[in-house]
Amino acid sequence: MTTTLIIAEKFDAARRISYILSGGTSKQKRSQGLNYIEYSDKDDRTVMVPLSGHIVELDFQEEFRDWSKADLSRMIFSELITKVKNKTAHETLTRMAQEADRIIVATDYDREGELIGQEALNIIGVDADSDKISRAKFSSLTAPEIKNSFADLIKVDRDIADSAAAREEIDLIWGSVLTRFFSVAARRLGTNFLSIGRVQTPTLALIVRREEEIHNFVPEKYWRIVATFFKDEEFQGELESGPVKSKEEAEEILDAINGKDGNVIRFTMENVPIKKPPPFNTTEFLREVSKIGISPARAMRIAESLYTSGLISYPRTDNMVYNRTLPLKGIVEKLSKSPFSKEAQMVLDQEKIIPSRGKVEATDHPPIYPVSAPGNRALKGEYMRVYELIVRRFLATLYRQGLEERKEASIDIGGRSFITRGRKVLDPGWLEIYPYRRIYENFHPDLAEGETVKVISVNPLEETTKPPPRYDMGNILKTMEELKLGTKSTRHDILEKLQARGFIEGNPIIPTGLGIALIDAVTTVKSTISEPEMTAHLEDDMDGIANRRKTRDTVVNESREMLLVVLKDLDGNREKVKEIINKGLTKGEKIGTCPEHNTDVMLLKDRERVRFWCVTEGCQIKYDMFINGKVTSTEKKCPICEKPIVRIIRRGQSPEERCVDPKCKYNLQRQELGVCPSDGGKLIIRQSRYGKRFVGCANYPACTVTYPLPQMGYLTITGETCEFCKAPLLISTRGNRKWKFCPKMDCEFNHKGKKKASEKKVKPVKVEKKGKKTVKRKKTRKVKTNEKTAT
DNA sequence: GCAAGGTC
Repeated sequence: MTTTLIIAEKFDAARRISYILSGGTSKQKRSQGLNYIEYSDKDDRTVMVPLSGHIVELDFQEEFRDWSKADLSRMIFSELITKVKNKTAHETLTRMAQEADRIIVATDYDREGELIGQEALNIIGVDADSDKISRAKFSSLTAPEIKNSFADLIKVDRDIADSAAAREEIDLIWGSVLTRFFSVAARRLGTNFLSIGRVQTPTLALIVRREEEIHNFVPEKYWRIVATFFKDEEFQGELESGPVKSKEEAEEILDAINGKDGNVIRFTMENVPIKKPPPFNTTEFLREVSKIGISPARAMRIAESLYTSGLISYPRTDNMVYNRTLPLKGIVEKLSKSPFSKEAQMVLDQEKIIPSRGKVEATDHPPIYPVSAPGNRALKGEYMRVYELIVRRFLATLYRQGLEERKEASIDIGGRSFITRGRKVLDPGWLEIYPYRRIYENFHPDLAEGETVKVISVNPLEETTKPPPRYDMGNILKTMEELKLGTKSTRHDILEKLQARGFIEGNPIIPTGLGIALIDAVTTVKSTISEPEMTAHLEDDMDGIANRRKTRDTVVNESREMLLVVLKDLDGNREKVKEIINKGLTKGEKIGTCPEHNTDVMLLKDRERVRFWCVTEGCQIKYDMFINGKVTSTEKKCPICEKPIVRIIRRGQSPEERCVDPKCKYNLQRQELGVCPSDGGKLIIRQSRYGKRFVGCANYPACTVTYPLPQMGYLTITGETCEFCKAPLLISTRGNRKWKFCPKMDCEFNHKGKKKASEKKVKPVKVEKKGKKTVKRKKTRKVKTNEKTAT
């Protein structure tokens, strides 16, 4: 009896490999908290152990524990220690290895996979060159590929593992040393630490540089000359030679063509296919999911959970082409017994199913697709939305393409040519299944060359050139991918980190004052750490190690020497670094323009306190408040006082927009609950200076009517008036409890008709637009809204 | 309380 131990990188791979090799006889086993798979063939027993990625991680020695005391230059050259990260895997491996006559490393066939295999062998304590050890080389989990790889085993490759190990060491050393330098220099320790890394810092730099571009952008005026024509209906065209730079030029053109008819000099009409989207790989999936308001990091966690519960395929993949062996039709049939039966049936009703293909054809895993229907395990909230997106995308890639009609004409008015375009969807095709895309249509009549069309008007439209847009979660992921920053499995994590550390916020992404200051400080010193090139260089070195042109030690040591130079340079600039970061923190950020002085209005956030001020000295705009939430700029002006409008995002609530002036009436206009019984004014929800909510009359201070409100719970406007005191009746929802009440606490309504009223069904109107999440959550988390208003 | 890379 011989025993073979096979080591896989993840459970999914272990299951499939053992299924293929055993011809379906493999059994999943569980012993003392360890999961593994086993099968036997006559005298051969095979045990398959799934890891979950890396089992160990590197760290510094104990002596460098204290950030303020550690000597960074010594740290650079210190020996690193290996810590076990996954105890269960460690235990399983050691136990199983004892019985094994031979060991096959079957981790993913890439650098990290080779290192993960090497880590496992190190734990078992066998020499990689031993005859007991071999390596299966496969690049997809398909039967022929797996069978071949196990029939033709190779040796483990120490050099490839070394190349990944070098990356690991360099990332840790550079990241930790620079993280500590900046944190200590700026005296930001504990949870406020500043972090630096090979991937996160260049990513932050991209965002900061884009913000600078926007800030430095000088807008220029231009005029579009737009003609409105009439045939059957109105349609518009624009001067074909493009916009003009001055108003005079625009007027000259208008004068020249004033009162003249249009003459069609060209007309084309064609039917153009609306191409199907490609299957989802991780990046595409995350780009799309961020459009429905779910952050990439959250979407990945949801996808992970959908994957482990067997609803979708492996979510970390580069592939955008369905493998030929994938039973597409079978999957659609499964989906016909899901909430998407109608869409699935539409796909099945086609004569032939032809899947779309994306540009990337990798062999790691198939594109992301639904594996099964949720059945009774009803998915809720964001889980359902993510699953639905994946299902609809999958079905869309299998449905027919759409068709649209495009018309285009050149119409001459007095010697000037105007171009007109029309678009009409003839067949939405896959768009019927995939509602996340919208196609804008516009009317255009059929024309003929030489035809005369009536010109209703020609107008110059004043426009200004726009700065480049901010990155959003979708296109920053794409840019990172193009610059080879991070991997499909880490990019979303990096972005979440930048957010959690307070360097960026919002979507579109805005760097915070701290984020900008950090990049400023990092670039005071010549170093590649804020450039994507650091990664490119590292990649080259890794290739060098894998090809045995270099060794792991020389690469890591060279990198250490480079870091030492950077550190020395930084050390000489310690004061400057501190100053830049502290200045960045007190500088604030521009959130609008002062209507009186036309100068910048600034915002400074420090934990929950928020300060707004105009940079002109002596200006009345100077407000200090407590706002428990994120405050961001809207670029809007208050319609009442023209001061900047800011957006406040509180956890679990939809954003509130308010004027920076706490006394401004704009802040009192919304959330109308009903009519004030005293003077007939609007009753609204207001916040006291201590952040308590209450009902008050919008005519304050002329009218001082107020009612108290329960501080917790979700409020719904009923539109009804209390029969006893004429105050507006409200419904409070907290967890499963729901009751109607009169805000006048001692009102008879609350004592008499209470029971009946709470059971009555009332159509709710939302008062505070809270996200569904908050409403559904059973334990209402306490959301403080301490806002010091100047009332 | 550091990084980035696997994966749960």
